[in-house]
Amino acid sequence: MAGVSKTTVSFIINGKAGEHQISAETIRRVQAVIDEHGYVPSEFARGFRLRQTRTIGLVVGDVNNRFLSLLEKTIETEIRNTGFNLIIASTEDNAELETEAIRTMLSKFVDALILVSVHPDNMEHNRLNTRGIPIVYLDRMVEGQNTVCVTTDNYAGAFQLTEQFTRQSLKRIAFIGGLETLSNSKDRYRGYEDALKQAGIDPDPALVIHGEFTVEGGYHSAEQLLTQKSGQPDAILTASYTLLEGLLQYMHNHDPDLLGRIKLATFDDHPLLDFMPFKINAVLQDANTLGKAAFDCVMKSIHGEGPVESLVVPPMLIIRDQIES
Amino acid sequence: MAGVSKTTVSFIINGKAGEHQISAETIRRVQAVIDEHGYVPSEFARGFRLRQTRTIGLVVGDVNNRFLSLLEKTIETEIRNTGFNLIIASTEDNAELETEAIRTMLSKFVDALILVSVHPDNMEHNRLNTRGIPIVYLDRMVEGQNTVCVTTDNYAGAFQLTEQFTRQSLKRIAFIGGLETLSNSKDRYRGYEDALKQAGIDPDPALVIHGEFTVEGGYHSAEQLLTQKSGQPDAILTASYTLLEGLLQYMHNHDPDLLGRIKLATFDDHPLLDFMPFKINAVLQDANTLGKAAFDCVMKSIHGEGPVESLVVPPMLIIRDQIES
DNA sequence: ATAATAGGCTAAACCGTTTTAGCCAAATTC
DNA sequence: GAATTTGGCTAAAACGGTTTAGCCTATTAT
Repeated sequence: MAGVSKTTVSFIINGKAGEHQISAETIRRVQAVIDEHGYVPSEFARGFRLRQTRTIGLVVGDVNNRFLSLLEKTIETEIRNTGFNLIIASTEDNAELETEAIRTMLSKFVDALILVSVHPDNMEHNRLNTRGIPIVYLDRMVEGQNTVCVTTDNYAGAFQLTEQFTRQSLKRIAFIGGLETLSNSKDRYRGYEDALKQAGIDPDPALVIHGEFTVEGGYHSAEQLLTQKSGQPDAILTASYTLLEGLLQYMHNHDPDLLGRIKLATFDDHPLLDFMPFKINAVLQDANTLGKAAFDCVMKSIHGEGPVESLVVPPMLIIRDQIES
Repeated sequence: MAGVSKTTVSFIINGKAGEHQISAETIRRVQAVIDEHGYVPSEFARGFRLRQTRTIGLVVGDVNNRFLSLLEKTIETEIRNTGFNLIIASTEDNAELETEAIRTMLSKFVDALILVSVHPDNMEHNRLNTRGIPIVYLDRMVEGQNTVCVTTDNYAGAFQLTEQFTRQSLKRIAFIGGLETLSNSKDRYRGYEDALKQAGIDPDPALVIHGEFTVEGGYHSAEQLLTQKSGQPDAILTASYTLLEGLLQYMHNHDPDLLGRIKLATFDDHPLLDFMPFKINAVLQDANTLGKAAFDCVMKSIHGEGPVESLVVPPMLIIRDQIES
């Protein structure tokens, strides 16, 4: 319509008119036609040709998990003023759904992936044809050469929470964790175990339950823990807020008296815990820092800037249950 | 590699081998090669050609909002076995961000949109070049010819909650709502107002505060409500869980005594409310039904099947604060 | 014996960009 | 005056699929 080739139009739109010597007059004429007809280039065709979509994919276990959705929001906010977009899939921490989700994202040509993965190493992910797009692991460490992981210091968090119990001279301290294969659950367990040992307590296998990292998982684990023969614990540490919610529900339904008697502590804080009649200590994971760091890693990788390094973010202890001293 | 044309491969992959008479032997051979080499067709090239991406876009205010994330999850679960995908953007209930988000989604060729919109009517959306793709409004009604909306019966929910207060002979019943332009906030206000009138109470404008549908909004509204001259309310109805959280935080920080004295009720339930020392009635919005309905509307629209109808889902009253009778 | 049909397959256009290589005329250099 | 450079532009391939129209052979109908 401006009497020029599409090559010329492409150059003008992409601001490459200078490099390709297009006359000012032609630029003006083409711009006029573009403005007049409200022409908008197809992002789609562009992405098709360029093999990049300015989209990054986030794969998480559960969008309803408060901590994960805080991460999601941070990443989305960060991403907004970069011209990139976020696409999200959830996997219910199921390996097959995860693979499926990643495959889908790859087929939609995301430029990078942020994964809260259920896999202990990146073999499964290497197997997928990732075309060399960057992957950043969030919340859970994933083994492999050159993997980039952004996580909370789960060991320290669990250690500190457990220490609060041992300082109160509690002995029978139980642990409800997520699946043992997940690095965050494993590290939290190690922190718990070491804090017990430090206090001279022998970890009692009967007081340790691993299950799904969900409300239902917490409910079932609570049932197992509280109905076993060897007697009830004095305190329980749950490895996530979801697990705590399940535990509370179980106690509420089956043995409300326990609610005041057994001390509780949990990973992940929740605002309503301030109002509970029993004081629950918590470890707050800094979703803001974690999300931003993961985002920065992704952007660095995409733009090939400098070394991209893993990061371990310190947790923040929220003490509601003061130790009398 | 199987010694056939890409046409044939395309037919086989899309299950059109039958229509185009491809021999069983050829199908087998092609499949073998596909399996062996792990070939996955590019969804992208496919979408480019077909001008449809099997992706539907969800635009919500805040992914951290528990109710909205329940909706999101339901929709994602529904969508999973349809071969479609979900892409999500959040808008902080900001009109410009909403427009921006929709524009982005359109440029990525979503096949349909589900919007939790801040606009009272669909004029702004019509203005965007939607290429005729279906739009379903969720959670909030949006005016316009032929708009499809899936919402809770907000009026009834608020009415019932308020009625619980009036039956306890409470007189000074306050309302903390979202922005007045939003249909859900408006309808909840109307329900509150009518329940008061039915009980012979004149709505007192000093007891009604509208603000942002967020925790911070609730905090500010609480401040306004509880520091005003005309005296404090006996009861407060918040129009969402986020507002309640803000209100609780404000009370906790500034006047913890109020926590026991003022009765509370809220839209949206939360599991932890079961454990609070003060009993809070709530209206549970059926995220499952709402999400499924929105999804069904979208699918019907995409496939052009039958009439697509708006839906109003009844709320469920959760009574924690029994009326002595 | 010829025409029509059916079975099995493919060539090539198309979607809307980007990009490489190169064309042509005018100006400059040798 | 010929050779080179420069300025201004474009043809055509490429991305990876889908789809239309049609080719060729073998069989069946007339």
